[in-house]
Amino acid sequence: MPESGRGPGQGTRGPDRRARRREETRAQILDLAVAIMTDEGVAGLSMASLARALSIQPPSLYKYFPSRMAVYDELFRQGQLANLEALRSGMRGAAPGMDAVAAGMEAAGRWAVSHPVLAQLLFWRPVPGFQPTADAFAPALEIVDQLRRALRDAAAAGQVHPDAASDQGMAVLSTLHFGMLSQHLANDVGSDWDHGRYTRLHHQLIAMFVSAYPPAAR
Amino acid sequence: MPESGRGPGQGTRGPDRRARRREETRAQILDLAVAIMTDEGVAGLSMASLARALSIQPPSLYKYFPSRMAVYDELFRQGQLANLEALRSGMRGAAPGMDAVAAGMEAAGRWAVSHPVLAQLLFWRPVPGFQPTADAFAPALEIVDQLRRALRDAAAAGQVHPDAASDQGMAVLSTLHFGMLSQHLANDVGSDWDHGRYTRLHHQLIAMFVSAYPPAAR
DNA sequence: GTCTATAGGACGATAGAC
DNA sequence: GTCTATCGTCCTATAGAC
Repeated sequence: MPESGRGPGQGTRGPDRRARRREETRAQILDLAVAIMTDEGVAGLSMASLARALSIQPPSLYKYFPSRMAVYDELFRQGQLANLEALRSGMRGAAPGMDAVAAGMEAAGRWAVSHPVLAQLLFWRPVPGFQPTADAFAPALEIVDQLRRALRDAAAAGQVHPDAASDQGMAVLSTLHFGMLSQHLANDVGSDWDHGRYTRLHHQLIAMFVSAYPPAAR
Repeated sequence: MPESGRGPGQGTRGPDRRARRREETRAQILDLAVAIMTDEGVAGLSMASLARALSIQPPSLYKYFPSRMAVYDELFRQGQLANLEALRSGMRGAAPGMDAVAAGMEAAGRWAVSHPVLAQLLFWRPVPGFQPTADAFAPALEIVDQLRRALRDAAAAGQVHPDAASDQGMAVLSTLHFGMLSQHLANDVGSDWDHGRYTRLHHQLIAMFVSAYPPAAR
């Protein structure tokens, strides 16, 4: 039997496989965490319940996440990334300007509505003691940037007033967007995007925003 | 020493005093509960921490509230009542119609911003396993009723379109209101009403609502 | 990377004496 | 209505064998 690849020249596949397997297990843990949070509430996740769901003993979990808060942080980070990716994907499929803003926000909203537990973790503060790390929070800042750039495009195209891309305009837009999502999450979870009492207001809310920042007369 | 009022004719003051003292203690418990929730998070309240704050033993608490959820329910009920009272008070000080709507919502918003912990309990779902009883939830329905009636007045006075008082109009209005409050609670707690990035949008949001439901031409 | 064992608590709630 | 005592349960996290 030849040396099986240990030592300095242990090769590239062994560690890769191990790392891949580890990532798969981490992903499985996070999936089960979401399932538990769905049943027990966002703040109701415990390492013990997570271990039961995985049919392993609690100490084994700590090989994958150093603490309960680290699980929340990774959920937060991946949730923000997925939300950002939804926004980008929606924007790519639309013409630059207000169309991109509306399409991006609709795509992000659809993502949030279909991931209500993660949305609560991202948009509210339901877990005592949890604060996302700067790294996990970064995609949220990128979302604001993306929207602001699209609003500048819209202003340049004469679709809205330049003030739409101001801090105040961004605050108005996020109020409309997260207001709709908050009302949905608190009062209308279960309805899907196209039938929700609040989510179906999406187009009207965008129109209200445009009316609030009409393009300057030329 | 005369008989101190026991027996069949024990009088009316004795029990009253006892009942009053009991209510004072309950109120003190609820005050401390809010303080703990401010420090530990809304979902971080425990009977043990409450007993420590009161310098009594945990079992004594159960003479005043039968369970931890009963504490949350009473906080929810009194919070809803206070919020309703703020709305009514604001509306009373304004002319009927949209002025009353705007003044009532501003007063309710000011109450929420100055009671952020209770506001989270009322507007979000942060406590695993807690659902308010119908009794505790009743004032929330009354708030909707009050606003809808004021919007009907506004429509009758030709200030807005009658659709403003429709289910959809109410959904839009609540989206604006709770969107502003949610954004404030999640991102800008600490700022007061007049200086908050979101709360200062109040008048603009009301104006956007009116623009969205302009009165029918006569 | 899995386990057993366990430290070391905190918690909700109840029983029963006073 | 206060206490002591306690039940039974849950928890996070670590130590150390394999």
